[in-house]
Amino acid sequence: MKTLVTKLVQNALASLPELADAAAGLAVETAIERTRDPAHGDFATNVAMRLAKSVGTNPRELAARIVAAFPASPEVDKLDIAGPGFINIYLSAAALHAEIKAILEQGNCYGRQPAKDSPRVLLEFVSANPTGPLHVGHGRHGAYGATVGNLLEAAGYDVDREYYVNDAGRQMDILGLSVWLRWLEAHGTQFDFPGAGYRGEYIREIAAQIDTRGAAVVDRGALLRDIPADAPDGDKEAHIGALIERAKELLGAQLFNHIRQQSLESIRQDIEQDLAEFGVIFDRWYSEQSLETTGRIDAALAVLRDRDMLYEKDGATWFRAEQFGDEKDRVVVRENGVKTYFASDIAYHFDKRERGYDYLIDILGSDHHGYAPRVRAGLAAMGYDASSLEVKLMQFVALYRNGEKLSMSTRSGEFVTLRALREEVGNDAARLFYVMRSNDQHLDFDLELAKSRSNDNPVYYIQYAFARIASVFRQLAEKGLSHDDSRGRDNLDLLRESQEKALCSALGRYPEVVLLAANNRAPQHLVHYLRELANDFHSYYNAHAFIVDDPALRDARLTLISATRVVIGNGLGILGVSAPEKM
RNA sequence: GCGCCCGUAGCUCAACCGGACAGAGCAUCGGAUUUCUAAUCCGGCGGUUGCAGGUUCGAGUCCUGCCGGGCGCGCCA
Repeated sequence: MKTLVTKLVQNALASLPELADAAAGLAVETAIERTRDPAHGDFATNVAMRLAKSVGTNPRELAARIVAAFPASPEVDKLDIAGPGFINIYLSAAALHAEIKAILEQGNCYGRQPAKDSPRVLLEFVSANPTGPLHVGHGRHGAYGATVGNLLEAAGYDVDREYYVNDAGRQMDILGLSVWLRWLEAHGTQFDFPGAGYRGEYIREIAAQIDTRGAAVVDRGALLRDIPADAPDGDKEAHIGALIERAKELLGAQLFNHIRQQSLESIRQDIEQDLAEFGVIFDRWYSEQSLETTGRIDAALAVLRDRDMLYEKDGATWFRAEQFGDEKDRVVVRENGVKTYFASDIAYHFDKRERGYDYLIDILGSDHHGYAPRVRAGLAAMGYDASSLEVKLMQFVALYRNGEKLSMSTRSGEFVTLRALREEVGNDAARLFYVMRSNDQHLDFDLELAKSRSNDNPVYYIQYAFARIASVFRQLAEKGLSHDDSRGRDNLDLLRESQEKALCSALGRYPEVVLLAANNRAPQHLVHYLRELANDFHSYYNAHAFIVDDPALRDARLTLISATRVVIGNGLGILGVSAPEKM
């Protein structure tokens, strides 16, 4: 619809030679928008106001000239000049009806743009450390990322979804240690579990399941001899560091490694299954360990070195990040020879580009905001355009139970899992609830509220509209009638009620909303739209009967709600929410 | 101290590169169905868009400064 109007306005402008210069720099599609108020027609354009200054006339006068130049079109009923110089465009019934037909012809494809060859997009999201089950914060990342992925695909982009598995570093040693310690406990060794260890119940479950052949049960004395005290008497990091060394010593590096790898793989698989049940599917699970084992980190560092982007200072290797807009230079290889996490990140993003993705989107927690300039600097230093990395920051989900904010520490084990949340409120409600707010808005999630008021969740309002339409068609069949869609399409002119016009107009907005939501990575636009569309439908439902005696009117109305069903179904599909035939 | 994000109705939030009287839901008050699901609909109440300036024909939106909240500023991951 908008495309059509844009074209008409462009033609009008093109036929006015005196505007050629001024209009050259104007992207017409940005000057056209849906009106908020139906009294202002269907579309409005502010081109006259934008061009008036450079042309040297007042906006209303210019608007009059543009209106006079407007090409005659069966799609437009009338044009008005309003306010300071808006041109209001009223679409004809024929134009609205053509859209209804398009919806029914295109079905599942309605609202989808033709596939683009480029850019190839890589969308990375969740990427939670495999040290425990996902919690409700990760759920927000999953729902948002999956929905943005769907939106980008609908907008025609070729997009892959990737999960970066942080399976390297000290946290993995702590995980391996935690599992081993629980295994020892299960075999009768008594000691206080380290405060810095992973304390969740799932650690015990992993300990009971994994292959520990070759591991000997050690007693308390052998375990704790010469180990510095844990907090509060000592330093918890020193304590757990010494325990890791003790574990490697007693088990041998190979067996410790075996326990660690099994533990992380068990957790990673659990995460994958959890997300899959939530409708969040990844094309690839990319291991941080693999970056090192395949030499990609060294390769990336070599590229930087060749470009003179590295230097040595205080025994460490530094990357000249400041040259590329970062606050300061960053260490990539520590004094002790160990590469930093940042080195992996540079290599990982370098690898994304090398694999042929020309546009990268990372969805990260808002606490990672300092990370974007750093990685961009890395890309730029390696010769890639820094703007090819887009970072969307997700604000936190704060959990409340009985009005009290809950701790979300993974190590303490005091967190509510995504799985528990899904079981309480259902996948559909959770998916929709998570994306209703803008990503840069905090989300307060009150568990009691979500549970007790789950029927008030807007998801049911939208689903109910879909189910009601299905129900109408069931009723129709029970009455021994059927819907003659072709007769319905021929009689769309009979739809003259205000609710019918409102619904027609709302349906035609869908493709624009999908594009808007995709371009802004803002699924909430689609949620709000679907709620409004459902409202238009419910109002219609209450005001008029569909199954009326007059066959022509009946079929026309059924054709209209049929199109409504298609659009709601497509929209819910993008959101990953089910569209039930019955509720 | 420096940086990023946020501040809109009693509550939770919308508002499409700046556009027309700032919109929904919840709450509250009042109505609607002998008819296709009342998980619905219609209406009322509710606002100095944190504060003060500036740019503009026009500012919730852009700029500056304050106030308030969140997060980040490691040779951690």
